[in-house]
Amino acid sequence: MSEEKSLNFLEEIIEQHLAEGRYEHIHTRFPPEPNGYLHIGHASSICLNFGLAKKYGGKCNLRFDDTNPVTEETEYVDSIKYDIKWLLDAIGTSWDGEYYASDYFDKLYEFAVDLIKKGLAYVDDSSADEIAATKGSTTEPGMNSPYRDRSIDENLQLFAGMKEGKYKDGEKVLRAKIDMAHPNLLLRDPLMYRIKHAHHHRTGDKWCIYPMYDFAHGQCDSIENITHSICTLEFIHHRPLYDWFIEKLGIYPSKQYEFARRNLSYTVMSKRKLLQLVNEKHVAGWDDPRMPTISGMRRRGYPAQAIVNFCDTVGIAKRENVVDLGVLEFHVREQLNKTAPRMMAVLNPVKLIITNYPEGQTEELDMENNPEDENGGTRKVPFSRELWIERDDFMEEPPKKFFRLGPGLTVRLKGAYIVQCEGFSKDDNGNITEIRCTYLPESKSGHDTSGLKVKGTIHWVNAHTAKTAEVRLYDRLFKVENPAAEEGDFKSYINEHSLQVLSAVYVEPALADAQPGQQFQFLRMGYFTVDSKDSAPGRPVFNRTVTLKDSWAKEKAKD
RNA sequence: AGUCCGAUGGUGUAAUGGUAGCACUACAGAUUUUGGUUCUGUCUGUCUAGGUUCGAAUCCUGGUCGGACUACCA
Repeated sequence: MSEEKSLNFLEEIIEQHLAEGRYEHIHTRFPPEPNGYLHIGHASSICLNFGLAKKYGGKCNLRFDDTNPVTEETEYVDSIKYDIKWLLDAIGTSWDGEYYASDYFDKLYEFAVDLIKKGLAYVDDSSADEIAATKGSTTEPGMNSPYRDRSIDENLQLFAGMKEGKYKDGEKVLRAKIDMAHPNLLLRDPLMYRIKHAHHHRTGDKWCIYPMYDFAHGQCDSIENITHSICTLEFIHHRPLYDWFIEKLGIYPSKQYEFARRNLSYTVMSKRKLLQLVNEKHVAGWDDPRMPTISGMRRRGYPAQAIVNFCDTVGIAKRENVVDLGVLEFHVREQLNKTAPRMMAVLNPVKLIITNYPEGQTEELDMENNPEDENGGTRKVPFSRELWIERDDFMEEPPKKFFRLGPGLTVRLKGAYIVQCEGFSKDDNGNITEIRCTYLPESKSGHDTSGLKVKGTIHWVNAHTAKTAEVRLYDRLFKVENPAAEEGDFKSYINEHSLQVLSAVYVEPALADAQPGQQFQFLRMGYFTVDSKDSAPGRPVFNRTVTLKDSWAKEKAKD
């Protein structure tokens, strides 16, 4: 009964490599740069690299690509590790080693010296502008640097001087001697080392020269015996360079494979843009629940398992893509539907008075915590004469197929009784201030002998025992599907209504003690999670994770 | 313009020379004390023009369209 699951192109490559005995085990790595928070695109890469290792009995390292001390910080290292662990727990695996490119700075320096000795690298005194100017273009070859033919001894001496701090930032660089006319611009004597008198988050002030990505990444892979170095498509032009360094150095031949990065509709994914949103305060931080970051999604209430399932079902390939946000939301609902206890909360309240219910009487009704969970159990919910119901659940002049309250209409109060609307009051502005109804005592939930069938069921909260809470309703961060592809500044497409704060929502009494991170389904309203930052004891803040599917809203929209 | 990569329903992803499938979405229906869930069904696709072949989404050639590259970032 084995279900044939088709392989993605990387799994095919790996299975072939394993089958032909090229590798006994695979070894992958996830190489984040600690200069920002991880986002959903990284989640794809995490699921891929760690998932592949798990599936084929291999290993996967965590390696921080920390070769640029100017932008990299320990804060980012910590958040990245936390996020990865959170996802890895859902996958059911863990990283096999925690490494840093900076662990290999000594080794990389030796590699550079080796290339100089082989006549394959030289110290260039040219300025950044000069190097750019002599680089050529896509249609024209570049020009050799006047320093290209220095002797090996001179290069050795100058490079040592660079390391010793004899020169200022930008005064000299070490370049590979390849071909200034190469059609691949990256092979036109690429930079290997630059001078940066900057404090590094791990090596401190030991170094004032730092390797460039191209001279670090492949060699780090090689040092760790990585078999399959998986990265995104934009590195495809780097592959010849990746191979060139490894070949000339004569070290373990790790191989690079590229896949298309994952894009999500109605958001942006580049770290540069996300950093801009944070710095310019368009959001409250990297973990703002509207951000496509792992930490934002966690705070929003997206389960790790939902993110992992999303990555798995969407898969990978090599073509440009924009995945519909709805797919992610589907997986979020799928998880939460199984796990989130149902509770009642009235977001936009209006008073409902049951005129024939005895004043001063309260009963405790048994309500099911989760119809999708056999072991969910029940809870007691107070019910009495005055309730809060949702303002949207009443219409003075209801259209056909409105299965809620209106003059003369009948609904069931969830878990309680069937009521019929008998009247309502309005203030001078025409706002409904109070709805009056009568109830059928014999229609009590679970003991209904009324024989009545009602079309609609609405939620409610008992007025005098209700607690208030803050609720934050989130919507997509951008108004357009692909902000990065639009004309002009992506920030002009920000959805200014992406956050709506409701400061006085009525909730069931039990909800007052909800703990940060706890998740609920507010009946008919959506899934909510207790905010981990802004909740206070006894006064939780609920973030709306995602709405429920709403076929009534769709029906209404048809008009 | 040079090099490289890509093109399958609205979206994402399979089919590796032999029935174009799956998921999401949309639509219709059944069930439902959440207009939720669940279940059933339906619609929609191989960029284009040639070629090879008994047979092409798949292989070949030309074209079209989209993307990446021209940082002392990764």
